[in-house]
Amino acid sequence: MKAVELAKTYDPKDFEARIYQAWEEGKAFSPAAEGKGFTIVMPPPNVTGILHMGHALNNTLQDIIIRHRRMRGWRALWVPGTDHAGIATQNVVERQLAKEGLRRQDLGREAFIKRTWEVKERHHEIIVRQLRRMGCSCDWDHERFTMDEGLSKAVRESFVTLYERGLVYKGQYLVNYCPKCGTALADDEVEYENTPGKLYDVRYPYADGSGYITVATTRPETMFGDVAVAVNPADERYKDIVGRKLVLPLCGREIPIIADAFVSLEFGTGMVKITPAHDPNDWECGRRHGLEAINLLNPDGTLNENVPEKYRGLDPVAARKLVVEDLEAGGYLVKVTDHAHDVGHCYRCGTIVEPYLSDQWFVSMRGMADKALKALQDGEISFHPKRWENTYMRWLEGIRDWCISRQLWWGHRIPVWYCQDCGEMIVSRTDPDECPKCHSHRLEQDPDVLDTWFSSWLWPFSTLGWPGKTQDLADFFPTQTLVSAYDIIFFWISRMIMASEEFMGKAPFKDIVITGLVRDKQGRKMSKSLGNGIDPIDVIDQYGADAMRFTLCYLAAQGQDVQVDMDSFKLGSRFANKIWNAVRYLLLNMEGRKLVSITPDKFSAFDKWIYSRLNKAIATVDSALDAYRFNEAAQAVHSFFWNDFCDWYVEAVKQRLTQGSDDEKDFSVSIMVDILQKSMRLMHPFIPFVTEEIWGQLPGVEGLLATASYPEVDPAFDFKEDEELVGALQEAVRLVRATRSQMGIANDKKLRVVIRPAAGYAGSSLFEEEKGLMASFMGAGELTVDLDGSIDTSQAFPSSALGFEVFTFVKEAVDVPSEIKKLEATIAKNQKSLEGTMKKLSNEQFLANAKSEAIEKEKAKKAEFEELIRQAKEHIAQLEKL
RNA sequence: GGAGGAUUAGCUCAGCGGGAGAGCGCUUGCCUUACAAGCAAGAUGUCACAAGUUCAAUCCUUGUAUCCUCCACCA
Repeated sequence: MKAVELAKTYDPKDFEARIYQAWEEGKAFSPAAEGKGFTIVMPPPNVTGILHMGHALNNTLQDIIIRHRRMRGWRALWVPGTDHAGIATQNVVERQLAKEGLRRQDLGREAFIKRTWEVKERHHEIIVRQLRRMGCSCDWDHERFTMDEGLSKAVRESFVTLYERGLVYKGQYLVNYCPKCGTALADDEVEYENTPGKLYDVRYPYADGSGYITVATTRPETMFGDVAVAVNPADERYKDIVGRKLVLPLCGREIPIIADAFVSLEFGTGMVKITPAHDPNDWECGRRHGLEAINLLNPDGTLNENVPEKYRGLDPVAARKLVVEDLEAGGYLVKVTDHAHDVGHCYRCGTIVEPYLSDQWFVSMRGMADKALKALQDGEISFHPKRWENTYMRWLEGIRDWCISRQLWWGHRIPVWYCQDCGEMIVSRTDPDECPKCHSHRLEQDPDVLDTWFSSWLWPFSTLGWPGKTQDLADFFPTQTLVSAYDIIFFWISRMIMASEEFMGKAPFKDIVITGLVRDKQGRKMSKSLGNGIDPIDVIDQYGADAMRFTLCYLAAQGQDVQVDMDSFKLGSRFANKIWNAVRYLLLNMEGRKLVSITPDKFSAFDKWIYSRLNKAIATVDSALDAYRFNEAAQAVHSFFWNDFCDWYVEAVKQRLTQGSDDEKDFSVSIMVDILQKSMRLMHPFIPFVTEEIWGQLPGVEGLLATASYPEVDPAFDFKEDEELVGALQEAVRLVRATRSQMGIANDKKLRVVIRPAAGYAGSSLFEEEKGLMASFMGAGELTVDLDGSIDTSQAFPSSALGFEVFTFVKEAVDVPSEIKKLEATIAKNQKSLEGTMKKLSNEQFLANAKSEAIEKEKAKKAEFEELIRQAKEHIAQLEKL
């Protein structure tokens, strides 16, 4: 066999792009023709921007899951796609237009939408390129967009079906309204921010001129919409005035005083002006009392014809200033106090949200929420980590109807038409061209579009062809695992479950994996405005996709936020480099070798040891990944490959490779190849590029690693006893190395070492067998295993382990007093441990209550401490003789 | 106001009812022909504080403190 030269330095840029292309050309990510289906749908990124570190984390974890399953023989499908992100995308385009001095109305609906599609295409290109660079093994043949033809059909089907079931209705309602975006927002699209403001105490005179009362308000400009003043019925102060009439200052309208329990006794004056059209609480209160709601706002957020003329056309902030001036001038303003309170802002553009009375479409949620709750209670779905189940339940229990209409142009237009002649409303799966009632052709479609989440809540089945009865649905639905950050549990996850229960009769997935957020090293959320974000592409450019993926996975402890900076990714980078070089070493030794069959009867202790360790690593990875404990899996492969394989096994093999016979060399190389190719398979889900690149260079392998089988625990290669004994051997090596290091003995100075096992110690023969290897590890010129205690070690420096003692002949270098001091410290430490153990063992309660293993363990510890103390004492005596 | 999370080595974080861990950083010695992005040997901790449960608490319970999220919201 010839040597294969791997590039001397690991540089991911040399191969990552080429490898991804090979995967695509090899159809590596298409689901296998057979096997049990395993599906993940990717949370579709918005087409407004580029992917950030949170996406990198998310998609890395999904990719690890799907690659792991694919290699274990599942029929794995990962569905990618993007979301049209109604408000966000429309805002991007409107901002562009604003730079040109245009508004969307200047273009008209059709041209505006066309332009938005162009933006979508551009961002889409960037996003899919980024996903490819991260190594995401999604099936691009299954890629979907929330506004493509199939998904639009699904949206329409779901709307009309819900309408037919009486679950969609149109109603006048007080909604959150963003004047800038010009659209209603769902409750959870409003972000509250504590904002300094003022509380104004304002006098409202009695209609009969007999004085006045004082109300407190933060928004005096809404007083023109007041229809009452409310007090708490239990408020002794105001018992007698309920029912009396007041006159509104500045406009002269009469309003009554009513009693309602929602009014707080403590806050302000205990009197609240009721403005149903501009405050959610007042809206509820107004409904309870059958009061009119007077809308004061135009759709653009300015005041309308329901206010006195001088205030019309002003925005609320300007109007407030003027109203306050006028109140003061009229002697109505009692006092102004500073008052910080939470003000709602649009989650997309940050504008202050106004409660706004308008016609909107709603979905009744109660029934669906109950089904979604039941799905959790029945164990149909589960969250990882589990604590999110509470969050999910509490939200569903308190759910309110969902406002789904948005006054935007970019999105799924509501499938409702109005007959211009007879006023008939038509809700239809297909575009109607005639009124069913009056046969008029003058039909106009509802101008509004649907909330973005109204398409994404169908994502797990709409992407598989619903409402059609497709083979994909049969093969891949329901999906298994959903990976998402916690910030969209309400927006998206809960709604997907409700939609799926409603339309498919079952939950859309089984496991919901909630990841943490990626933060900077100060713990701040990465955001554009702070400029503290790290671009995944920068990380990939600098360290490679493998490095980024491995680092994120290593840090992703169940749902905890991860804090990273650019340097954090050195962890993964160094690991990839280590792998690269380990393989290079093997390939450099392939020259002239031939692969032979690997038979355990020819194994050395180290061979057995490394196979046992490999088995353990495989078992750990499988169980950790199945439980979504990503960091545990990453740590397992890291320590197996680096500490076990590179630090010990390869070092051990070097002996045979330089000194062994041809047969021994062939055998060693064959095992190395075997371990390496299994390691590549084991590690591939985590670091797919470098393992695939190496796979292509390893002898005796075929095809792509991405579609190779995952290694399995092999009981025939499990050697528990040898594994333990090699552990003791390593301990002996460490003792000598420590002695050498502590005493400042140069590495090239060969030492004489004697190992003296305790009588009957199980590792004695191993020490004898591996004398040469141990001597090399220790830098020993002469290593003797003293089985009968006959060797004179009185001139040697002693150290002890459980079961054996190691004597190093370093007389000339020993600093006797300080070594004795160390040994005394060792004795003191062990003495203390022994006391603790003795205390336990003499405690009758402990003996009576503790598990028998715990007692056995404690007894073993006692023996251990005693032995170590005995040895140390002996060693002090010995040192004193030196 | 409600809920959740965090508090472990200088930093970022694992872990766990019975002897405190990793990576990075730091110290010391090594260019040992795979890797100096490396090898070897080290140092560093009242596991936030207090009480309780337990034979046994860093781990479970309760409370306290500090920090961070989310939800709700009083004009």
